[in-house]
Amino acid sequence: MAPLNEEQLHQIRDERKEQIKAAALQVFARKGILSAKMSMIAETAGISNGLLYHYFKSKDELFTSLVQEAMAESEAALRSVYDMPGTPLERIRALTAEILNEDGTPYFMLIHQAATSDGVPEQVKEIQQQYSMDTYVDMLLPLFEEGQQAGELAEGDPRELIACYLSVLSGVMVINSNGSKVYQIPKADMLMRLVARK
Amino acid sequence: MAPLNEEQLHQIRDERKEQIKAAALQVFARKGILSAKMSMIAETAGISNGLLYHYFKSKDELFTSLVQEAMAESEAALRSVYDMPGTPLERIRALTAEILNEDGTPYFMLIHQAATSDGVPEQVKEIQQQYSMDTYVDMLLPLFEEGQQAGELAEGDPRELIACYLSVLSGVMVINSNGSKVYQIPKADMLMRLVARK
Amino acid sequence: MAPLNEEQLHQIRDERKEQIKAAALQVFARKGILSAKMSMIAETAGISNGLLYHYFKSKDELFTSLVQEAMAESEAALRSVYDMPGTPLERIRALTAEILNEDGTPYFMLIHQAATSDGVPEQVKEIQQQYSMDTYVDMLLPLFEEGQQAGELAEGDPRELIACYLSVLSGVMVINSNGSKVYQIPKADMLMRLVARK
Amino acid sequence: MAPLNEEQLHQIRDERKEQIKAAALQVFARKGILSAKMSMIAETAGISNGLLYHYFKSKDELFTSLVQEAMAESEAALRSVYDMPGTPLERIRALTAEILNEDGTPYFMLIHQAATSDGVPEQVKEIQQQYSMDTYVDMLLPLFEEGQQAGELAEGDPRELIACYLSVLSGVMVINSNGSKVYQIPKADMLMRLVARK
DNA sequence: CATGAATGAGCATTCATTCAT
DNA sequence: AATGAATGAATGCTCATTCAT
Repeated sequence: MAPLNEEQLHQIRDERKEQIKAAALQVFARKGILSAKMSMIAETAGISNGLLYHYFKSKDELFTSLVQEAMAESEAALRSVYDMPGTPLERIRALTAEILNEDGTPYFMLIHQAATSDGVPEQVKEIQQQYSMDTYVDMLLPLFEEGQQAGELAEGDPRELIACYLSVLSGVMVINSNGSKVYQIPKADMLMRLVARK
Repeated sequence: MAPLNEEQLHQIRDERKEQIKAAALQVFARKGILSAKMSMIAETAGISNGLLYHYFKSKDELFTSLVQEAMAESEAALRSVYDMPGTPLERIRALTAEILNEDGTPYFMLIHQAATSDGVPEQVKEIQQQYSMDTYVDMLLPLFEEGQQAGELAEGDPRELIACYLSVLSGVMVINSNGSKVYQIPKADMLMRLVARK
Repeated sequence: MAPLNEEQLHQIRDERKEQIKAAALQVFARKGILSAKMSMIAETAGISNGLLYHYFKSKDELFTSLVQEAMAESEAALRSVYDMPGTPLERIRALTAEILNEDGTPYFMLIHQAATSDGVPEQVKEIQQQYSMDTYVDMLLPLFEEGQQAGELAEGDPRELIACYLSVLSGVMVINSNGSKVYQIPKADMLMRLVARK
Repeated sequence: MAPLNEEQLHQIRDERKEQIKAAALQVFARKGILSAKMSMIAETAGISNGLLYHYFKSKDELFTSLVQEAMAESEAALRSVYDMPGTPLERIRALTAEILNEDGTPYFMLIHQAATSDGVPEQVKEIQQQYSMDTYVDMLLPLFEEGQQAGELAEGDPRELIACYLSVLSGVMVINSNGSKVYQIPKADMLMRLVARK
């Protein structure tokens, strides 16, 4: 009966969803949820306004689903540090460089938008409590402790050190995410001075 | 009642303007130009909606005038480093601490909003070209060169060092400006590691 | 596998049409033409959205065709009073009870919707002029006159009596059609007081 | 300071609110909450779309406030029967005639719309539980009991009699409210047969 | 100078209808 | 015949701006 088999339909749906998500990520990251216009997302995705609503019930749902993905993605990025070779400092440098270069910039920016803009859906606020800064700090704690014991990293409260490192990294990502050429993105080596033993 | 003379009228006008600017700075810095509502600014200033338009022709003009002020203000803040006592490194630390603590945060945030948000008036974009990052780099160049010669500051291209320092500082200001408790504001001492000689 | 012959196809087509009409009647009667959504009708009929348009050119056409059927149906219902046994009053009571109980309620409701809602197609308005209240009055006139002559029915202008009886009956159908439990449906015996001789 | 004194402003606000309510009552009563368009209400009231929202936060709030008023109004109308002269039957006839003639028709229709349409705000549903049919039955109970004791009214459960009377009355109001000339509004005397002793 | 009522353009969302498969 | 993806026009609501007082 069905003119397209299930598999084909499923594939179309998935492709469209990804296409929309990619467009929405771009727009949301740059503009925040309030300034981002659904029409802009539709245009970026190359589809009609109405079709957005076949795939996502609302702007809020679309935003929320992206934030969830971004959170998971950023967690995975940090976690990947444990699969890298080298000493703790080398691995932190590699992680830093990866984050700075990576095309994951929009994800960082989205998370920032979600944390600081108005008009953020309730559900996103709940997600944010799950993925607080502490979560990320905990994740990096073993690595930093190892680095301190090896004498590679600066001394002091490791949690504070990590929180500071992450804040600076986030800040750098954020101010560079809009493509404004006002700021200059620091090199990973320079940021290492923040955490390396003098 | 006795009619007010011109001078008195002028003074009232100036006071009102400052009152409005203070309110607008607060609101713009927190929300960005698009999310900030004129009604919110009026309410914060304790005046009526309509009165805003006696003093500023439009939202854009109000925003632009604030950005101009913020630019001048931030320039003055940087310039003040030359009036401070101590070695270059000590003076940079003092400047950093001042910026991080100071209530000038809204000005920084405004500049960031102006640099990265949508809906920014053309005139603001022109101002931004005047006050590019280079302007600030030039301003701090003598101090950093002195610090490098004294062996207090890290070696390498001083312009790059300054640009990196300013970017990190801006990033930290930005992510903390919305009062979101997600991030942790680093202490000045920690940021000094970025620029101090190891 | 064997291709269906024309007759079979025709039969399938007719069955589908009936299926759709049944679903549409339900939805239109409950919601009115504007609130009824084509998607709701499709879902109720258990078919896809698009298939509706193979059988009915538009929402308006579907609605119109239903109204036509409802008109004919209600006319037949009234006409059936002449096939009933008993005195005029007994027959009117039987007719009343039948209408109140019958599942023909949706048809009545549809006629009401057509008569009173917005967004009703032009063609429906034309049909309504054919089947005005007068049509129904004419239809019942012989029966009521017989009842008056037999001394069973209230005296006075029989046309007015019938019109009043039909209006009350319609009103009762309408307020009870949405399943709202706010109103109470009167029993046939009670309504008989309207027309019976005291 | 204020260019218009409080009283004048208050008066303007009140007039506008009444103007809007009158327009909205007309439109809501005729179309129901979903089909009624805010633009239609604005046009009927002779004001701009936006101004509606100075006076009522939303379509729902406007609708709700009207329903509340309608409920109170209808209650008062029924209650007024106790201030009338004459025997119970005479008073019921007077009440009936008043309701049928009165321009309160839109109020009845609005209550009907609220009871039977889709898209009715939650708050309205709560109000409806306060003002159920039972409320009205209770209100008329003493009068009907008195009428039954005086032998003027039909015998039987007085609550059922009242509920039936109110349902018929409501039905008649509803089918006549749209100005469709299909139905004929019965005279009060005819409706009295429903409740009068034979 | 000061107020707040009034306007209208802009955006999120819904839904009848079309069309490729 | 049948599906459901795709379109776009219509509508509720917000907000910068104007204007009568």
